Amino acid sequence: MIRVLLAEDQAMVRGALSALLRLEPDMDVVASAADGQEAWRLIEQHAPDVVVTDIEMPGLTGLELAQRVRERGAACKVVIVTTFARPGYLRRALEAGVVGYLLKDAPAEQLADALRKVHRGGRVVDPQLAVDAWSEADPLNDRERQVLRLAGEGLSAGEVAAQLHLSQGTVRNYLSEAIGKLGVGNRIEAYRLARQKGWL
Amino acid sequence: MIRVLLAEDQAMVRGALSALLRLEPDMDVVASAADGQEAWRLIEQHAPDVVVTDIEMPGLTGLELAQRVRERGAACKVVIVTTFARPGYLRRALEAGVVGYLLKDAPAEQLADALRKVHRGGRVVDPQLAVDAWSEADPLNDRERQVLRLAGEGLSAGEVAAQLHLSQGTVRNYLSEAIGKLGVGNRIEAYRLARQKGWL
DNA sequence: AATTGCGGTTGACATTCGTCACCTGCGCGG
DNA sequence: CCGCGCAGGTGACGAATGTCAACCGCAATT
Repeated sequence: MIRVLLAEDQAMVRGALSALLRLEPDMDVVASAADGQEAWRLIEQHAPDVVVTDIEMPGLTGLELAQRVRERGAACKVVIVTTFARPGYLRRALEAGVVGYLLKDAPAEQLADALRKVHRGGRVVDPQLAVDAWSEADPLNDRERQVLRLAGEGLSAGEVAAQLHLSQGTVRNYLSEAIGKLGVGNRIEAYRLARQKGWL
Repeated sequence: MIRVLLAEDQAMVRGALSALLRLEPDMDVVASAADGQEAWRLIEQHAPDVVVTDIEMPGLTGLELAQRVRERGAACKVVIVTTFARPGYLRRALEAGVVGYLLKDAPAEQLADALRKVHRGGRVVDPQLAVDAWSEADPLNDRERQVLRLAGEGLSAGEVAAQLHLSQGTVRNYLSEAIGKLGVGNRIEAYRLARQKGWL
């Protein structure tokens, strides 16, 4: 019997996935969570064999959850199930010790199979994605990422500077750096590109 | 027995929802489609009682599908199930004759209940959303919408002007108008807000 | 014929952005 | 101790952006 914990922020999808897994005779969904924090509490409480988690969730993301599972040495495998075919996400996921990465575009039958394979000690990564992942490294450093994130929300250089306790000029320098590294023409394109690649 | 057709582009979610509905003794998922076109073919073929559809799908969107169902006089109810709590979407959905609008954030149990109510001739609209929908009309005119869309992609005023065969100054004026109407500080915020409201 | 309104244009202005060269302080290995 | 790299800051310059007021056909009124 494979004991599964589900983390997914959209209640309807969570319920549906739960129904899907309950159809499998060898699976047991022991609990499900609407965000990373709750998932972590439930992991400590139930010690499931496998955690199936989305990435983009309020509070603690799926990637951060995976990292925490590894750091705190919880004895469970983590499988990511997400909409986003972003190379950067896959890379960070693997670095966080994730053993499975599926897309919501994949057929539903594949989920149970993947969980079984993972439970036996295997790895499951969407093959299409695996190639892209190592093709292109994230050229941004931490500061550039932060600055770009905020600028992408529409904050001006001054506002970003205030939030990060930097000077206005420095923020513009980072932005300029990021724009250059990404080979685009302005902050908006830089934000869109970085986001699409999963570099956030 | 309620005969249901499912339209949803993400295969895993589609399969999971199907599993969820099959658990109900009075429901029968007669077919499922990955996009609007396919859904329409299957509707003609199976004549289901209820169509459950996402909005954002490749090719034909859920809203366009609903419209077609109404125009061609197919005898089935349409229920939208989507991620997007955008007032503009709800409004367009209702105008297209949709009888149900649920969010994927809503609990999974609610889906089957909603389908039963709709099948009995009722309407189901997420209450939270219903208020917003008529509260706030889209303040943008066509030009402002076009300009904002392009500017949001990262195009400069000049580039937008070239695409729309306008002058640079005019584009800046429209942008300025839009920014003013939306009560924000720059084009980036304006784009985000308009998009979030479903005004695109 | 004069009036109003509307879509588009122009030009001027203050701000903000994007770029670049150069400065500062600080830790770290030699 | 020196030199080096590195995170951050400064200042300046041109380009793009955001704001306004005024202007131009042109069509529909009156």
